[in-house]
Amino acid sequence: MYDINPHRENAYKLLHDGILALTRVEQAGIRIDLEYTRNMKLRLTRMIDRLEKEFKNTKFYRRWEHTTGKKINIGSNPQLAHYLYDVIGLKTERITETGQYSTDEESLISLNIPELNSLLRIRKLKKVRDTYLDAFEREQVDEYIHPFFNLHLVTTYRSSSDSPNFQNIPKRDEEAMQICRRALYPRPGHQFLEVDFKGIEVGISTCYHKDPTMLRYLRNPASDMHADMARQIFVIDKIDKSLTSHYTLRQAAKNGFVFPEFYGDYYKNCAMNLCGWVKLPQERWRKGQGIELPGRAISDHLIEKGIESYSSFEEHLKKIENDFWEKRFPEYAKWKERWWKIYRRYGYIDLLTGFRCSGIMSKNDVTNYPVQGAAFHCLLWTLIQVDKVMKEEGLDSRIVNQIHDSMLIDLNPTELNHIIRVINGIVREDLPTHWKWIIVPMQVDMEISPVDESWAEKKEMKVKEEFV
DNA sequence: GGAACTCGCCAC
DNA sequence: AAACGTGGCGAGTTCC
Repeated sequence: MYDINPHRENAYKLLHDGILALTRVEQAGIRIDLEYTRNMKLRLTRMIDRLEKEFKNTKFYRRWEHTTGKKINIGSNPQLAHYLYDVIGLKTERITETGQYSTDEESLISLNIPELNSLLRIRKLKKVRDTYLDAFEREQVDEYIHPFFNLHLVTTYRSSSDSPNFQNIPKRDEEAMQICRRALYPRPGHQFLEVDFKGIEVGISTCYHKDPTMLRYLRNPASDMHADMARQIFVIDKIDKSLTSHYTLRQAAKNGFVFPEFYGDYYKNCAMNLCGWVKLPQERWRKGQGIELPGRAISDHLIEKGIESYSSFEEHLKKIENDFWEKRFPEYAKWKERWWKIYRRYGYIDLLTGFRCSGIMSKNDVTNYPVQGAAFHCLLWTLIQVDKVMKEEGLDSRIVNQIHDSMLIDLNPTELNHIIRVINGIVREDLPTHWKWIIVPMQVDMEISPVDESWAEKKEMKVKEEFV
């Protein structure tokens, strides 16, 4: 009786059309180079065997084996944790979900034991072999992989993918990226076209809270929110993105402060994060520490500005956080409070796309779910329209993957210009017409790889504005 | 011998 | 007062 939601019909239609379009994506599939995949698995196995043999010859391993008294499994984290933390009595700051000392990468590095680095190397190679290459080979049929895309599993009404999961193939780590994506190809004579929504989650959150400052940032291409925050956080007059160090400061502000704050993190975590980005220690700072700015190290710069230690940086960031929510984006902050109140009163929240989230949610959930969900729905709606054009016009190009705010097209090169125009028309005009609540510009970035080259290949070109 | 759990790690 | 969200999956381990 409380389930009165005027947008339910539209929400249903999106899932209905979405599942049909995604079925066509599954059916199309991605081509795999089977010979490469099998050879690379063998190579990785040889590398892993050699590294394990070397590891077993170290003093560290011998002591571990000796004190344990029985056979050790190198891949067992509980065994490793027992030896490191219970037997030798080492300590780490990092604690797992269940309260145990952690053996993750950060913990092991912080212990400063050289032998553990080869253990981390083994871990990484095994991950690539067992999670990705193995799954590709297992799931392929006639040298095509057909991953599933689900619309019924995720709390926020995003999608998920499995068998194999095509939404978490390595990208940031260059080596892992190369090994995994080198296995995946477009159809013969085709190339990959990658289409990504530009800052979609920030845009969608603004459709909810309508903060005037954020609206100005999004509507004015010359403005730069992350550069402004970098200036404030690092006490710098001007950010010159062409300088490597300034570019790093901007990235740090974006990924170490702005986004975490949007998602509900707070200044203490951000301070730690930011120090990682600029390589400053969590103690009193000395001259010549951290990344190099033009002319001097960042510690010299910050000390001159009166921020002389990690703890005073934390205090500095506390003030910036207050300013961020009280002065810079007050309407955004008020929206967060409003929605928390609504959830406590009614027990649910409705997305702009008509979906309803109910059940137990934290304060952060209440403001993150609607953004995450509706942002994905922009991609899904776009995918449906693009797929429809491809089908109705009998195009040879096919959508073959989808990752929350992006889609991958297996492109017939002769259809490039047409498809770029179609996509831009749908994203910039049709989408905001379809959903009147979209009050910010909608845009996509496009990247294209060379014909007959794998997904690992460097992008041959960014599709330029004037090309539209 | 399989289900269910923990941990770590990949993506957005 | 609390302290960033969503998934999938492999290996090791424990439970029944």
